[in-house]
Amino acid sequence: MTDTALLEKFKAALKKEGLKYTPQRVAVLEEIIKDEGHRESEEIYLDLKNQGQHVSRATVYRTMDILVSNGFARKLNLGDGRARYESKVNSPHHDHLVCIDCGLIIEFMDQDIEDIQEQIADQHDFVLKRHIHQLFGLCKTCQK
Amino acid sequence: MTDTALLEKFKAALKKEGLKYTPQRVAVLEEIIKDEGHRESEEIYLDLKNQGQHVSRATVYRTMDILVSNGFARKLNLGDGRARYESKVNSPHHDHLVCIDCGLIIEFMDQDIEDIQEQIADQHDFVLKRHIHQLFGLCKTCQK
DNA sequence: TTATAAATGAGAATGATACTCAATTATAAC
DNA sequence: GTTATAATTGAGTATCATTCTCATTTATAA
Repeated sequence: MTDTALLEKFKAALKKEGLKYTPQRVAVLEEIIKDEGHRESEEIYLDLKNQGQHVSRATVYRTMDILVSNGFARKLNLGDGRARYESKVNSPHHDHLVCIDCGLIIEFMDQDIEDIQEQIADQHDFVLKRHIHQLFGLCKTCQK
Repeated sequence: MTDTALLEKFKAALKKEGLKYTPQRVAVLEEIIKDEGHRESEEIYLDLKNQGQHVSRATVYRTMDILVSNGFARKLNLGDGRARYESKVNSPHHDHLVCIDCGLIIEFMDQDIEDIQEQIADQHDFVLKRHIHQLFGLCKTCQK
């Protein structure tokens, strides 16, 4: 998706919810999509600040909620009490393999697992909305 | 496992770590294993209190950590900011299917998924230590 | 029994996130 | 472009789960 197309899509998503298209929201969106990482709110806030973009912490938190509920970003909970965010724009679905020692995050995706998940939900008369699948272990370096 | 065997095992686990075998710790262990649920610390604290067992909140938190790290309990993070605990005693491994509307929790286990997880870890030179796998959706009742 | 290191409880501290509210701003109708 | 207005912002405060502190109590081993 081109940048302009993305911003149009964002504008439309905001409008649909009666939300305004503000420079702060655009700044947060652009910050999220330009980075491959899995950052927490504070990091996103600081990265924006270091670029001279003044978006308050409160607005970063509020905007992340909007981005997540509209499919522009994904919220990760790695169990350490701080949420991480990653772009969902131009990024295929995946889950995460996390090193419990150094924090290295590797993305993986397995269609068999995806299919089995649907089957399990079906078997229990659930309609699946989302899932969390994280593998925790020691990466090659940290095993030594 | 019988109750006496369990308590002996607990005693041994504590001793191995230089920890004391106290009535409070035993009370928390017994409370966890007698319940099939997925409770948060506060609930465990209150359930003990309602039985006339006086174990402080701080001790419940501290003991849950011990139970988890010694394999007597499992800590769940359902994404709502409060940790849940379930017994691992006399309970085979499973993951969770959670209704995002009513909170219903169904346990599931799929050996294929377990195997694929190991393969994925292998492929990335990880040694797998644990995993989180939660499916979120709407249960039959909440779809209507 | 005694010495001692560990545990306990009560309350304070912490830290991520959510809330409050006065000032500002995007939006839509004119 | 003005204007009216409801939404947004930022700064600080509040919240809430969890962890920490420390004086007192207790399990343990000699």
